Amino acid sequence: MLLTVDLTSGLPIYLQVRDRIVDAIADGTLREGSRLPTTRDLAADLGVNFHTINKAYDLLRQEGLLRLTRQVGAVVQRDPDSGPPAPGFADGWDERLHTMLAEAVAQGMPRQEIVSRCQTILAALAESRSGHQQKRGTSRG
Amino acid sequence: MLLTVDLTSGLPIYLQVRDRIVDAIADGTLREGSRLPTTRDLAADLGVNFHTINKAYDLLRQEGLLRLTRQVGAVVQRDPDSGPPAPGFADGWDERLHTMLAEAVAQGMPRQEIVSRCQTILAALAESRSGHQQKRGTSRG
DNA sequence: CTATTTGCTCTATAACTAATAGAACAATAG
DNA sequence: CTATTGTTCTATTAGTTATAGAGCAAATAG
Repeated sequence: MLLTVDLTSGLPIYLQVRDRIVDAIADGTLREGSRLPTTRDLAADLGVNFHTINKAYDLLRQEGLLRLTRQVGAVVQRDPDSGPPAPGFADGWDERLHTMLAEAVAQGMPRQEIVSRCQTILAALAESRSGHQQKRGTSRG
Repeated sequence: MLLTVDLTSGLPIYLQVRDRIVDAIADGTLREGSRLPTTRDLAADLGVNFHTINKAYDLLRQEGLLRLTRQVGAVVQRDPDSGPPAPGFADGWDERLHTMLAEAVAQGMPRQEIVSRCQTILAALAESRSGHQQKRGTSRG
C-alpha cells in the first residue's frame, strides 16, 4: 500500500492523495522520474473511484509535480533538487503561510516555538531525503 | 471598512472573514476585549448575508478566539499575550504546517528561504503588534 | 498495421457545502 | 417592558465531492 486515506478526515479524498504524494516528493520517497500507479490501480488499491484519483493527479499536474502521459502513466516531474520553484509559486504560498502562522500567533504560540516547529519539520524531510538520495550529477562527473 | 472580501477568490467568504480576523488578532489590530461589529452590521458592510458572518464568528468561537453574547456582540477572547495555546491545538496545526512546508520543499524552495519567509512573516506580525501594544500588567504593578 | 494500455472526456446521480433569504426565538442591557 | 443581538429553523439556488459507466485518444507493444 503506497498511501492511505482517511474517509472520516473531513479533508476531501483527492486532496489527501495529493498531500501524500507532495509529502513523498518532499521527503525523497519519490524522485524526479519515479512512476506512480495508474489511476485505475491506485483507485482499486484505496477502494475509491478512479475519477477521484484522476482529480488528484490532475491537480498535481497543474502544480507541475507530475507529468501524465497515456500508456505511460504518471511520472514525477520534479523534486527538491530540480531547481527553484516556478516564478509565481511563492506568491500564493506565502499568503497561505501567512494565514497559517497568524493562526498560531493568535492562539498564543511563542514565535520561537513556531520557528522551531518549522525547522523540525524541514529537518525531518531533509533527513529522510538524505536516506533516499543518490546524488545527482556528482557520481563521476 | 474593517475588512474586505474577494468574491472571486475561490476561498469561501466565511473563511476569508475568519482569516482576516485571525490576522488582526495576530498583528495586534484586535486585542483581548476588543469588540467586533454585530453580524448584521458586518454583513451589511461587506454586502453579504448575515448568516455568512454568523458562520465565520461561530467558527472563531469554536477556535476559542471569540466570545459571543447576545446583546453584547462578539468580543475577542484571546490574543498572543493571553498565554499558550490550548492543549491539542498544536496537533492539527502541526500537521497542516507539515503539508504546507512539504509543498514548498517539493517545489524546490531552499530550506533556508522557507525558514526566512516564516521569520519575515512573524517579524512583521510582531512589529505591527508592538505598535498597537499597550503593555499589560506592567504599567505600575 | 493492430491491439492494449492508460490518460482523458462526457453524462449522470446522490450527498454535502456555501450563500442567500426570511421568520422567529432567546438572552441580555437599559 | 423594549430594543438589541446572537441563535435557530426552514427553504432555495449554486457549486463541490464522490461515485458510476461509457467511450474517446494517444502512446507503447507486438
